Amino acid sequence: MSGGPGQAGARLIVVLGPTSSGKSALAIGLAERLAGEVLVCDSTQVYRHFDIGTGKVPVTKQRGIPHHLVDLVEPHEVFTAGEYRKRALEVLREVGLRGRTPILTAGTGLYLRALLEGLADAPERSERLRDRLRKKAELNGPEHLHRLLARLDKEAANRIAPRDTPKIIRAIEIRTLAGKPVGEIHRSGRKRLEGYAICKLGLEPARGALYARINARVEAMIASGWVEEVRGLVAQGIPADAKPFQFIGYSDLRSCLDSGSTAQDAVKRIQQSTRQFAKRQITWFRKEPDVKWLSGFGDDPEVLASATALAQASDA
RNA sequence: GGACGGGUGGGUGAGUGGCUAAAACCAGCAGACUGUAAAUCUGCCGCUCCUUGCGGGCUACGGAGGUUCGAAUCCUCCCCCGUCCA
Repeated sequence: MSGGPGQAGARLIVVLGPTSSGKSALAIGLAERLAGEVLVCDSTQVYRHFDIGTGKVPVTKQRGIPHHLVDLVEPHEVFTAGEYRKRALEVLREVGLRGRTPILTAGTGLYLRALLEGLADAPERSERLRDRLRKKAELNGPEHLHRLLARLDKEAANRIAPRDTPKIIRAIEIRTLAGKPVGEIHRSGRKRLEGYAICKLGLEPARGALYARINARVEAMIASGWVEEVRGLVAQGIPADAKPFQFIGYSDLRSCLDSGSTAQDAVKRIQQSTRQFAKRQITWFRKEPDVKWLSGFGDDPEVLASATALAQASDA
């Protein structure tokens, strides 16, 4: 089939899986075989200057395949799932106009869902309101906000754990700004992505093998200059509370530099956080519908072969 | 050789007679998550049986004995670790 951009029939390939499962390699391989371009779906790679620790594919390894949705904002900016969706839709259209196949590499489940299933028609975040709520929480304890939510929106309060402050704040925010409870807004539907035949390929290496890869990859990142990168970011004056400094490894390495200890001290911790993160990704993706699971790493030629076959079969 | 301090579940570490399968934290496993998501939060976490219950049995606080209705908690001896004195 050869539908034009945006029309039913255009093909979209999604490669999803936990960190270090080889999504990038698989996506590039597929792109070479299927005249594709890569769309990154990763909440950390949208930040400029944070390259090594976020696992960006260096241009020299992209093999001429265009990579989109990377380096979109500066470290001090706040980026959201809604913003991602907006930008991704644009890129999706452009790639379609070029007659190329979009290949999405997804590590951030929420962003993937925001793009594919859409977001409800809820108000965007309001920093002022959130600042006020956070101050209240600091003053009266985290459960205070939950009690407040219970008064405003019983249903949401029942659903959200009393100490899950970020989600409580969002619920209060929506209730306040929209004047309606979250549940109601969610039930009113979301704008899902239309016009694409979507082929989802999931990478699912054995847990032990994945963890071993993660450990090795963290070492490799350090070897390729991660510490120097962090030193440079600090020198640029990027504050420690900037969003991307919350990403795995960056704060560890930063405090390493501050305390003068070696990076090796931080490596174990970084590996551990990364493993825990991978586990959460796995949990999220497990319930993703219609995924064709591949039990291996994306850089395995056999996995690439079966992925290619699956992608082509979905085209028929 | 002598004087103290200490040996607790995968790790750190509370607990000094019953409320203790043993706090808390970490790790691990499972899960939730519609706008900061590499975030945030929840559950489980000795083994085992079933009629899956604030259920039963077994094992467990270095080792062996002992005191007691009852011991991780008290006593005796032994082993190991740390610090200090010779």
